[in-house]
Order: sequence, then C-alpha cells, then structure tokens
Amino acid sequence: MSISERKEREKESRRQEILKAAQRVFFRNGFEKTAMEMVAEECQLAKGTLYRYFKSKEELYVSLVQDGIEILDKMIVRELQKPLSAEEKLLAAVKAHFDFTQLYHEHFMVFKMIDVGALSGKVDQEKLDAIQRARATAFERMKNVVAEAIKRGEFKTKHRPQEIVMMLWASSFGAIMMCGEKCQQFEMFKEVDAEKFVMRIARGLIESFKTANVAEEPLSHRASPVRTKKTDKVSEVENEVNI
Amino acid sequence: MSISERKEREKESRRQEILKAAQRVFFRNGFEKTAMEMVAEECQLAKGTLYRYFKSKEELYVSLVQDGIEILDKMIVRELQKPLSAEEKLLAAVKAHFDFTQLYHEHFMVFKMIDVGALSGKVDQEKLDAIQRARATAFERMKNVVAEAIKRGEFKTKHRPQEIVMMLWASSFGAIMMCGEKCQQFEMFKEVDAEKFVMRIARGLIESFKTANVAEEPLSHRASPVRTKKTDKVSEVENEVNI
DNA sequence: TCAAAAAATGACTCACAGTCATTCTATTGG
DNA sequence: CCAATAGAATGACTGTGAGTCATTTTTTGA
Repeated sequence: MSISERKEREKESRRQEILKAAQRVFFRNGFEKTAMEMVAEECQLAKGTLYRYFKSKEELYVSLVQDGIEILDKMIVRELQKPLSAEEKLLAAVKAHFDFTQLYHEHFMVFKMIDVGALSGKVDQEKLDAIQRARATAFERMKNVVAEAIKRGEFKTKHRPQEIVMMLWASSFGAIMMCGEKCQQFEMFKEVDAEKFVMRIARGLIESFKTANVAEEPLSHRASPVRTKKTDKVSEVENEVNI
Repeated sequence: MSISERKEREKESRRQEILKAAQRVFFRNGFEKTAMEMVAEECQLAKGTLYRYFKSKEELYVSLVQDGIEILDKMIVRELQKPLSAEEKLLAAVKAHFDFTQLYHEHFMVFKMIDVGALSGKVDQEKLDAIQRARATAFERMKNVVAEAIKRGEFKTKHRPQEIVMMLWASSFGAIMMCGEKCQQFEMFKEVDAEKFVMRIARGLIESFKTANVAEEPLSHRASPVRTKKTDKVSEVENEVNI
C-alpha cells in the first residue's frame, strides 16, 4: 500500500465529495439551471478543479446516476427472488421499475436525457457503455424469467424472451414518461394514476403473451431505412386529405 | 383590407420566411448546435430581428412543428377513413403515428424534447397548449374508433376508450423512442425492426382489449404522491439485497 | 416633403463552459 | 531541516452564444 495507494484513495474520495455536492445542486436546480460554479461552491473547490475529475458538465451529470442503476437492478432482483409465478414476477419487476422512477426521479431524468439523445456526443462512450451494461443486467434477469416461463409452458408466445422484455420495457418507459410532471402536453395523463396505468399496460401485454393468439411475423431484423421523403414543405399530405 | 391588413400579411410572410430558414438550419444541425446567428444569416436578417418574431430560441424551435402536428393528424385521418374494422383502424393509426416519426423525425425530436420537459418554462404556455390541442385531435379520433368498437361489442374491455388510446399512445411512444438512433443505450433495440416492434406491442395490447380477461381495477384517478423517501445516499436498498 | 411610427440593425451585455499559466502543497533525497 | 520536484488546486481568462436596446432605416400618412 502506502503513498501512491493512499493518494489514489484520496483522489477517489474527493471525487465522491464532488459527486455528492453535484447531486445536491443538480437535483435541486436541474441540469440546465445549474452552473459549474455552483457545484464548485457547494464543495468548496475552484471550478477548474472539477475539470480535473470530470471532463465536462454532462459527464459529471451522467456520473451521478451510475449508482442509481445499481439501485434499479437491486429493486428488481428483490422482487424476482420472491416465490411467484412468471407472470407475477414480471409484473413485480415492472412495478419495481416504476417505483424506481418515482423514488429516484432525478435519476430517471438523467435516463430520459440519455434516451432522448440529449447527451450523446458530450459524454465518454465508455461511461455510456457502463450505464448500458448496468441496465442490461436488470434486463437479463427479466429475460430469464420469461425464458423459464416459456419452457414451462406458462407462456405460449412465439416471441423470443428478449423481445418480450423489450416490449414490456419500452411500453413502461413510454407510459412512465407520459405521466411525468414535466410532460405537460396531455392533460389527460395527469388525471390518471400513473402506477395503475403502467401496470395495466404491462398486464395487457403479458396477457397477450400467455394466449398468443396474436398473429406472429417471424423474427425481427431491421429492414432497410424507411426515410425516403425529404420535403422541406408540408406538401403531399397537406393536399391529399381534406377533413 | 388595405394598409394594416397588408402589413399584417407581410409580417406573417416574413414570419414564414424565418420559419423556413430556421427549419433548414435547425434540422441540419440540431437544436443545440444551431446558433441564432446562423438562422439570421440563413434568412438574411439581423439576429435582433428574429426576436421581433419569436420570443426565444426555444420558441422558434417549437414553432417549427406546429404544422407538423397537422400532418400527423392528417396521416391518421387518412387511415381512419378507410373501411376497416376497429382493430385494423387502430393498428393503422399506430402505424401512421410510427410513419410520421420516421418521415418527419426532426418533428418527432421536438415532441420528445417537449415530453422530456426540456423546453418547459422556456416557451409560452399558449404555444404549448396549441400543440397539445392539435395532438389531442388525433387522439380524439382514435378514441371515437374505440368507443364505437366497444358499443358494437368488437372490444369487450371495461377500460374507458380514452384510457385505451392512452395505453396505445404511450406504449408506441416508448417503443419508437427506444428504437431511435439517438437512444444508443440498448444495443438490442438496434437489431430490431422498429416498425414491427411497435406494431407488435400495439397488436398485443389490442388483443387484450378484445378478450378482456385482464383483471380490472376500477377507474383511475391519481392517488396521493408516492415520493416519501428523500435519501441523498443510496442507503436502504444498498444493504437489503446481496446478489 | 416631412414628421411620426414601425421595422430592422448590430454592437453590446451577460452568463456560463471550459482552459491554462500560476500558485500552493506534499513528498523525497540530500 | 532544506531545497527540488511533482502533483493538485486555483481563478483569471477566453470563447461562445442568447438576448437587449439605442440607433438607424424604411414605411406611412398628412
């Protein structure tokens, strides 16, 4: 051990201090309304110092959620450990995902920003990959539940387990997002109990997996790019339809 | 008519010129990488002039999609006019929504930004409301289809029509988002044909509406706020579960 | 033709991300 | 104990871009 090791520990703990301060400031004011100066002040360091630990404002922000991802995974694991049927387990996992977004909604904010692409290009790919891996863990667990359910005949669907989880995941994500406070675009989503809403979708989907009378196309590989039209004007559609 | 009217026409047409130029620049470079100077240059005006027509960069950006919303509605209408069953109509509407996001994906970008909350507070509420109303139109149409389907017994669900459309809408939205290029977080979503993926979810959900063996909770009104915990640390969950 | 109103301008302010020459601190070798 | 040296911290500085506003240019109406 000794010097160089201690140095490293100290550096790491300083890093953690910065993260804690940053969390307080970012989560209080949001990403855009936070200046690096504010973070610097919160942890009693000079602005320049922050850049010795984090490459950019975005990178610092994203770093805030790396442990948040573990939390999500753990919340899901906790559900999957219980002795439940596959259907119940999946529902519990979706519920856990939902709870996570409510309990740690600032973390969820970051995920949203990532998913919308607002941070891409501004953060090290390595960091994004780490988050991806962590999220994939939770994903993998759900996949296994489905795989078993199919093997045991509890689900009759011809979808591959991965696709099933993807469907659940994407739907929940959309539902949670639409119910969020910031998404003020549809009043109606405000009048709905977000949890019930999310769970209802999940239940509906799972139901369809069990019965599997949905017409199946084979597997799904990305087709050729769709985007043919490149209009600057709102031409075509404009003229075709008259209400 | 005469002067004041002509003035108004001229003002409006200048506004349109700015919008066209802004569209070119914004859609080429994205919101963040576009400077108002660039837009000004594109339409051969001074930067200050832009601010006589639009209150802020965000406002200008959002204004770009106001006609885009009409397009979406029209694309959906076009499908709903065809002589189809309710199920087919709904699927066609979802497909139209999907096509819209692919054909006009810059418009969709703006919607995403709105829904993520990245623009809230920076744009006139009036403007956001206008967008909301326009989006609600498409929504209303789908709602009617469902209402009829329920009346005719084609759907057996006990969900209210509005809730059904919300479920479809939110799920599609999530699915489309996850499949977007910018959402690089899950490799697996890249390997999937986005259209098939979206449609599969929709089909699954609709299937569940038809059979309605999903356990129904009553109607859904937002419960009391969930957020109880306010931890700065990753305490609780951290210790409870060990993998 | 000219005064008043409206529109356009671009130099300016301000805020903030990110940099870097300088200062400070701790370690080490003599 | 005292330099010499390396590494960490600093904050003044630069660059960029949003938004403003006093001034200029254009239009209108008498």
